Amino acid sequence: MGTVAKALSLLDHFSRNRPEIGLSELARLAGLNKATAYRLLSELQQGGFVEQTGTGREYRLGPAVLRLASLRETAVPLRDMAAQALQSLSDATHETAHLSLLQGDRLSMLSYAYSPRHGTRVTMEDAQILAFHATSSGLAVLAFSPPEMIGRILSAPLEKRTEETLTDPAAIRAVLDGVRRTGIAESVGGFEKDVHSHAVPLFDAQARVIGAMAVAAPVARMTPDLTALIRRELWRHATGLTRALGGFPPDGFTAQEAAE
Amino acid sequence: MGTVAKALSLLDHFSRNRPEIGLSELARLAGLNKATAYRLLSELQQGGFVEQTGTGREYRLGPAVLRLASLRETAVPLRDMAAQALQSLSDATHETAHLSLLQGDRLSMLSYAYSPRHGTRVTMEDAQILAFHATSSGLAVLAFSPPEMIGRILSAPLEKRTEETLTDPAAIRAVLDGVRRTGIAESVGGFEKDVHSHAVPLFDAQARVIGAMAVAAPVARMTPDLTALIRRELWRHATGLTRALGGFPPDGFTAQEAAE
DNA sequence: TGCAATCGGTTCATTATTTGAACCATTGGT
DNA sequence: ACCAATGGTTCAAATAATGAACCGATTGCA
Repeated sequence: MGTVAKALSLLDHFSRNRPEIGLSELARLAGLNKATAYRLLSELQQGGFVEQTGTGREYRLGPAVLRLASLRETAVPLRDMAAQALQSLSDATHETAHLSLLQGDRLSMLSYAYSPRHGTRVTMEDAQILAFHATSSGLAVLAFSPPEMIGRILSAPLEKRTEETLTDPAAIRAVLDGVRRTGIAESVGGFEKDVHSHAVPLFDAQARVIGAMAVAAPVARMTPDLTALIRRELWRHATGLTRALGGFPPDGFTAQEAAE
Repeated sequence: MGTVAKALSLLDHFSRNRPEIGLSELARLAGLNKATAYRLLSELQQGGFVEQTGTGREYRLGPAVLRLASLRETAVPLRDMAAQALQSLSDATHETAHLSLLQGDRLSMLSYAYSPRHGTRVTMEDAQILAFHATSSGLAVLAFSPPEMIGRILSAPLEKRTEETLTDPAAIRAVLDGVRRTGIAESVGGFEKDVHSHAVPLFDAQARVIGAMAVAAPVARMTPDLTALIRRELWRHATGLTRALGGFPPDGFTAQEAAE
């Protein structure tokens, strides 16, 4: 791993639950020597990517990321388009819609939209990391990822989130085959016990998978009719967004569309 | 300069006007060897900080910055608070209000709010870089920056944006003295010919300057009454935001408040 | 009060990584 | 057909990263 990758990996340890981390702790989390972590953090701090909190001396993400995000947003207005598409999708299904993006070997939630229709709903956390084997989004993405990546993901330890979580690589590969055939991934209680979710992958201009759009509903509310509605609307919105972003589905991804 | 700093400096060359840059060009801009730039970009790409465009092979900012910005935002809700404060300030003055943040030795515009009152208004660009010597925000920040930094900034070449732009370091230092006394910086036509702007610095918990809040109006609209209104409201909003962020003005920054 | 364990930060000889000139294979213009 | 760009790759030489040990300052505990 190069020095730059190490520095960037430091940033990965900040999360919603852990927005501020001390030097020693961060070094431990990243598996780096304290001196190394310190030097890297100093450089990141110089660039404004991290800053130290007023009271403690802990580190947190800095203002530079805001500037870059703003520029990214103007170059690729994905966030805006995603927000629109999610709103429309959640209106159509009356359930929670969300969108996640593949970043390296991790899948992180970019944006979501709730429906006001029901009192109970599936809630999401900003920038949440989604497990590949335990979520419909993860399965949707994984199904269309390169074989090497599938191998990497499935050979790592797979957390058993609930009793329903699939953790056997062979079983998961079988599920992925199904996802490739239908273009839609499904997960019932694999991540949270009471959540039933569907997901459809999103693609870039090279037909590489870049993330997934998903609808998550309480298991109790799922009926054949709702399932059909979700699958139809999710498919429509996800393929529409892929197109709107200048992306293309890979060959053979039209199965579901033909089945309509 | 460390390797990490070099890698991060590559990201600085992306801008609103230049959202996508090829390898050779980027290497040239950053003053790096092409092979070096390539290796650094590869690492950045691995981390999702840059990505290559579909058609060409040019590089642009990647999706990872969105995730980090989202986390930063939840750790420090500056953006939200700034947006509110700017809206209120622009409502009160009926002119364009904007806020910029100091990042290293650069001042970049974070957010702005227009007033619907007038047909003509000063317009802003997202993530625009503000010159220290030619904008009121820049002067406000510089006046309260450490002496070394003032020296660094003023010893670099100072672009003469308009006929009104001050480019003589000694003259600028005199202006800064005035800003320190009043707490408010003013620029008439220094950046754009027809723009009259006021700015007040913002401070963090250590009383270090972190940026500035400003109001910009067309020169033609400026009257003594409007100037007084802007100064009053700008002061109120800026000191309020500093406080709301847990910051403190440095000693002696209360001059203007007392003068009210 | 004093001990022990942490913390953030620093040092410097050792080591491993980065570096850059030169080199491809392509592409687009003349 | 040529030339001048481009993105990408190689490898010996040079440079920058590394980590154990150390510091002073806090902190928690007895």
